[in-house]
Amino acid sequence: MKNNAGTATKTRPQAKTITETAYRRIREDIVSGDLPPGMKLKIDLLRTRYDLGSGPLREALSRLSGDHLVTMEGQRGFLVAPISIADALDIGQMRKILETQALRLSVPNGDDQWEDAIVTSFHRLKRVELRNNQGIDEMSEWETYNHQFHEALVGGCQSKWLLRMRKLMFDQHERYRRFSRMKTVTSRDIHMEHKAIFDAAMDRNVEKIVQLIESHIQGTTNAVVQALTDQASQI
Amino acid sequence: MKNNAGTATKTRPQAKTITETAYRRIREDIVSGDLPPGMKLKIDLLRTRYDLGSGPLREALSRLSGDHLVTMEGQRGFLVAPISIADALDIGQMRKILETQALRLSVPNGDDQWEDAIVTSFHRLKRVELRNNQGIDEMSEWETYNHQFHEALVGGCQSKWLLRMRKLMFDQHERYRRFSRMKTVTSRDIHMEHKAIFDAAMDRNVEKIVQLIESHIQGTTNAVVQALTDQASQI
DNA sequence: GTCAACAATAATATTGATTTTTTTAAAAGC
DNA sequence: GCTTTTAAAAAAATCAATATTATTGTTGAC
Repeated sequence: MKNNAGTATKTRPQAKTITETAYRRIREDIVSGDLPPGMKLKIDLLRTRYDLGSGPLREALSRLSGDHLVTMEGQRGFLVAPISIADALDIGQMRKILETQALRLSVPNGDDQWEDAIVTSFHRLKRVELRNNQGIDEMSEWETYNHQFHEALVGGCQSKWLLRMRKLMFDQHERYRRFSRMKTVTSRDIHMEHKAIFDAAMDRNVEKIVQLIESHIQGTTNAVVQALTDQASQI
Repeated sequence: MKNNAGTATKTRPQAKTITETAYRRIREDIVSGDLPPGMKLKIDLLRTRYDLGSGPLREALSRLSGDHLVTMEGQRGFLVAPISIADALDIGQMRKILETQALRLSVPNGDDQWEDAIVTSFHRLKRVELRNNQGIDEMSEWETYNHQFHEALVGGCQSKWLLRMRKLMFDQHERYRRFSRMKTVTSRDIHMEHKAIFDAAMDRNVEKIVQLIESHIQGTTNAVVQALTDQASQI
């Protein structure tokens, strides 16, 4: 009630600069695996692919290098950041540390709005997870809601920096998850894990939720590493 | 022995692109406080200041936004990232978590080369800290060696991501330290703290070094917050 | 036959001018 | 007097052409 009583706050929804859309489109294509790890990102190629000028393109790539989704070497252009098993393990480990820490700060601090966001996002996630058709569209829909659910859980954390780093690791982990084309979304019962996490959140049981999230993340990491190992031996 | 037997590895020392130098120069000017927090970074202004084209400039600023040293808003340009007491506390807290974690992984894992790097960097730092003239040049020299010393301590840590994030926080903390023009480099006996940390590292005493680093970082944070508070009340 | 030098090609990086958008200032309406 | 419109100025964003650098392929020497 404190602010915006009646009048909508004037937040520009998203800056509609070409650079911004370039950033978002390329980012999505890297995380989804459409631009595979290690791929050379030739400017001309991207120009035709996205129908953009080189200026906005280079700016977008520069920003993506800050997210460590793109690597750059002077005078030799850009590359989709390579992946490795070691990196996957590192990311999994860091995500565990950051996400549990964020939860420790978030859960005891969550207000009604925090609870509402969790309930809503869990409901949407549940809907997707319980209808079992795993098409390619479903997968990216699942990613959206999975993301929102995990984000909602840490929403009570006050530390901006912790949330930023947690998100960085989450996005990195997502790329690995999608790259290794995990069918495990059903085989391992992810929904049961999410349900348990949800219940622990509603109970404000910090130790419980931390323990659940740790094994949840570890499970994902294990599946990713397994998939990468299989893939490597197939060639 | 698999590759480069005998021949020196051909690492290009630093890409000499204009974008790269722009990035480095602007970064240094932000961290040193020469470009103050909140300042609008008009492209034309920067063009004349650094004698650069707008392309490389925008690319450099895009990269800096990834370091959170610059903020950008679509169609409204770039800004030196603002500072606040809350942010300083947040950064201090996160730096403590990340740096101690990195030390826990580094210290037990350090080899001879790790020890050597610590000895060397500590020696250089000591030299600067024991000659008491605190000119502006000395200050930036101190920052260099202080940086190298702390970097050497965590050099045994295998986690790339942890080191990356630690460095991010370290650099952010450095900007606050320099912004609040701490005279404390001598008043608080920083050198004694560094000496104790050095000794604990040589002893491979993990718990000791973690405890020392925590209070070391907390001391810096306190001084920064104090300086910011004073500054605010002066106006 | 192998290596080194050299040209040809391709790609990156950079510039400077143009377009679009925002901000500022002034004038008109209520 | 205050808000809303309109016009002018400033700034950001973008484009298209140029310069620079790296890569590739070929020739010639040993």
